Amino acid sequence: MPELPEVETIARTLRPALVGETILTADLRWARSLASPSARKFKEQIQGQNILAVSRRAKFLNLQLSTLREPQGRPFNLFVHLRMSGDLYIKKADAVPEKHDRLRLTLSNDKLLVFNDTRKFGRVWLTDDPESVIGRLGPEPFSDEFTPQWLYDNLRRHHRQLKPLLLDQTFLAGLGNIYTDESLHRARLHPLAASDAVKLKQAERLHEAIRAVLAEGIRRNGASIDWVYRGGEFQNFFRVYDREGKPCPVCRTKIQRLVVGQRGTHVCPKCQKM
DNA sequence: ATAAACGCCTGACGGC
DNA sequence: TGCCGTCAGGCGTTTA
Repeated sequence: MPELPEVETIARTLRPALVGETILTADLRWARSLASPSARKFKEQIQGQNILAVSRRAKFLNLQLSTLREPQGRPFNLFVHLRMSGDLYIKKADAVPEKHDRLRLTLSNDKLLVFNDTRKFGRVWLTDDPESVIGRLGPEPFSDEFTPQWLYDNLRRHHRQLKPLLLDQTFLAGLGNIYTDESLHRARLHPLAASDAVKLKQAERLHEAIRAVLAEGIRRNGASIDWVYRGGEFQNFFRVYDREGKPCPVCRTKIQRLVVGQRGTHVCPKCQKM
């Protein structure tokens, strides 16, 4: 389901409802949704944790926690990765569990934080070592580190197809299938182009495109596709993604669908030459 | 180092 | 109606 803009939207929505709350109990309804630690340790360690902050890194949601129990130890972090079909929302404490609820955390004030995930690909981590979860990620697209020159230098450091490299979270954090297709179209670059053949001018265009497309996604509260609808509207503004056979908004040529790195890929054959 | 194939899961959709 | 293949916002492992 979610890429950077969708996760950012969820973080912004949950933040005011969660910060200041205390986690009372955990109801783990699908064991494999928990990446680490063991279910026993998780239930023991999560209990009584105060939520200090709600943030996002790449496609991970991060709840920064604190407890009075181990003031000398490192604070815990709860990470959630929604993968393809995960969602995270607040309910009332007495809400009946839904079919695909995988983890339910009861909070103070009769609230419940629910991790619902139809396809069971999503994962949750509770750890006092954040680097073990998010340590290998590339830069955030909106960070100062991510500059046109950085993108140019690092594209040329690899000999990869452009799209799979952009999807690689250790290269750049946060892009997924939708925003990669949209960014490449906006930059007029072909997804199969070799990363080390990209010129400086093209890297500059791609840098601008990535930021512009992600910013629009965030501004429209993300995209809601398939059966998952969370209120985002970016799906109504796709230029190429899921628009096979429809006209390119720039030149009216029919959008083509191809497969790149086992992912459905959408290009305008006229705007995006190899 | 790169890339393809496959696994993990459930559900929607189109064709017959 | 049902059955079947295909596809889906992700990513880790295995294999070439």
